Amino acid sequence: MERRLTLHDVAREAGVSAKTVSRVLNGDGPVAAATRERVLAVVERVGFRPNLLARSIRTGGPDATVGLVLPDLANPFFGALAGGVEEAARARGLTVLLGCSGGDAAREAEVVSAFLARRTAALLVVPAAGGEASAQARAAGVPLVFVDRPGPDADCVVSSNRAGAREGVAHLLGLGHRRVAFLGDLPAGLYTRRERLAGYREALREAGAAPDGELVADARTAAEAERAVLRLLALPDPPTALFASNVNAATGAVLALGRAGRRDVALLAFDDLPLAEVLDPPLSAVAQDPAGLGAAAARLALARLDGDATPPRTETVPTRLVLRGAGPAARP
Amino acid sequence: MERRLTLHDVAREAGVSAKTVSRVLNGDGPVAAATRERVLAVVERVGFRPNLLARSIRTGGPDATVGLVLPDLANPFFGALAGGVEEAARARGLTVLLGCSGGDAAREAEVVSAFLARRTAALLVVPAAGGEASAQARAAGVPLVFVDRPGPDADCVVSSNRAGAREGVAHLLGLGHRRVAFLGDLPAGLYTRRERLAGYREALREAGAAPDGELVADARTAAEAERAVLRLLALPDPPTALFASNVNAATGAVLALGRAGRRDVALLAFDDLPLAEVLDPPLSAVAQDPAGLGAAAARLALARLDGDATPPRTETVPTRLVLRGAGPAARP
DNA sequence: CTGAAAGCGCTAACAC
DNA sequence: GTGTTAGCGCTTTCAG
Repeated sequence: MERRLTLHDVAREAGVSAKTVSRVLNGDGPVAAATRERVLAVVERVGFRPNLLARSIRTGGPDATVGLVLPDLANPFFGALAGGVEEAARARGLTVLLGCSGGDAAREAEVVSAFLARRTAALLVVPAAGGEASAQARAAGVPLVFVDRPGPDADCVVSSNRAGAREGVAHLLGLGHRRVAFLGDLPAGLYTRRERLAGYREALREAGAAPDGELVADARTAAEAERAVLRLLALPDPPTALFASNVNAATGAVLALGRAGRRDVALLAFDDLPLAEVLDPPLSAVAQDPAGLGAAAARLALARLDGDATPPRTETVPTRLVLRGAGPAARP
Repeated sequence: MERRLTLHDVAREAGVSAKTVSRVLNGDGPVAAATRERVLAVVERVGFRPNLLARSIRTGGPDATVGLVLPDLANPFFGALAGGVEEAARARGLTVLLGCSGGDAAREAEVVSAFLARRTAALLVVPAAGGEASAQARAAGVPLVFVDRPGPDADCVVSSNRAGAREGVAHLLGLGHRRVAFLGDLPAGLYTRRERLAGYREALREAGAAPDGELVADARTAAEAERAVLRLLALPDPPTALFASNVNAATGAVLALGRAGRRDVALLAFDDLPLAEVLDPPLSAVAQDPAGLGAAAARLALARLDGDATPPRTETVPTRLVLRGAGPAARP
């Protein structure tokens, strides 16, 4: 494999100077039509591609990339989010740098550091607890947008966790349920748990239903959620409906209700599941829009690059209540 | 926001030359312990991070990135695959560039082109039909690994589609089923469809079961698969077991069997589903290892970077038969 | 052990 | 319209 071609190789071949080739390729300065044709012909023939890294160095500005830091790509939610970012970035000629933190603050710092060393134009981060992306980005003067969960001193794009939860729980209450249980979030999602719980409480309050601490349960895994549901159903005054505030909780709830044969208990989940409609009974859900979240974050970062210097703001991407099947109403 | 710090700023501050700072940072040349300490102190204090792009330019070699091109990040399979790539790459100090082709050859070419312009050290591509990543990469002298589906003239990492399908179908046959239907793949997955169908046929042959073209059905979407299953079940001599060779087929089959109330028909899917275990009956599957696929591809590319110049080879990442619930045996 | 000069591939700033 | 010079931030080369 021979040495990569440079601007000079093309220039020599076309009988012009390097700068002229540069002009043709970047379409800036004035170039005679004939010259332009000749240069383009050579470029085409030898398959020349200018070195983007060299260009970045010279122009001094940030590189045409955005860094995206996620906790975990195995989670379909973050995969879809990454897809939204990629599409929005590519539409603007930017390439996405991808990094995983594993939810660990130290790894997040490493990844952010590596991205900044590459002179990323912007950073999009789903923050790990205790992370310092904000400080790093500010020190480097790079726009930062937190995604899915807020962080300090920076723009932020989140789902309408509170309003979505309220709407979902209101739906259950509308079916006549007065004892609605809340199945809690992962600890990694402290923010989302808090917001969704707040939405749950708002719905209860608005419907005049009595809040009951006994009906709020915590679970980290689907197995824990399953046990939590069994405990809830064994209460003296058990819930007639469940609001599973995340995927694990929903999975555990489906298992528990299925194994207990309790088709009389209503279930509604926050965050949609791929197979929700094939479950029996089909699972209604407050669907998030992860790709929309990613796209909104990318757009916000691009606006900052375009000079938007207003104070940091938080954008909310709406959730959508997806009703499937009737769902059991409360027994009188 | 002030100008980014450079090597010279650090050098001036530490009272040494730029080259000495460079030596300290790269740990190559000999540096007096005292000097090194002083330099490191300044680097630490001012938070200096060397510009990786400038380094790449000067050293001339490829940049410390690998380009990953996927059809669609919304698909959890590719998300997990990306996670495997990222982890393996980061372990070697490489950053992942992410691009989506949407399964379109033209967009794939654009993305590959952009990556090559960034002097990516290697390319990992889930190829779109009709794509020319191979030609582009060869012209640029960049190692290329095809992932999930093979492509021309390059390394390749795929799942054990054929052996996995054979194992899955053999399991159904082992339950006594003799009429096992095959639900086909998306057109985008021509390769995987062919391989999985071949595995299905091998299993039938080995078990001495008669192959029957009527039992091989095609479906692009879950809805199509659902209709296909209803047609199959209406045959004069209907199947007693279904092998769904992909996620859409499996989804459609679950819906069809559920709505028809046919719990007597066995179902086994290729590619595991997140909620497979909460279905009723639980869904057994031939699970792929997307993260393993990505990691293997990254390792193969890294080996090429390390000088491995053997002819292109194909690696196979094993699938795993995940049995859930007993599954109905054939009726005598 | 350390520094000065040159140059990676490209473009900004000025010539002509 | 086009070419020349200089220099982005870094590392290589070669002197000290």
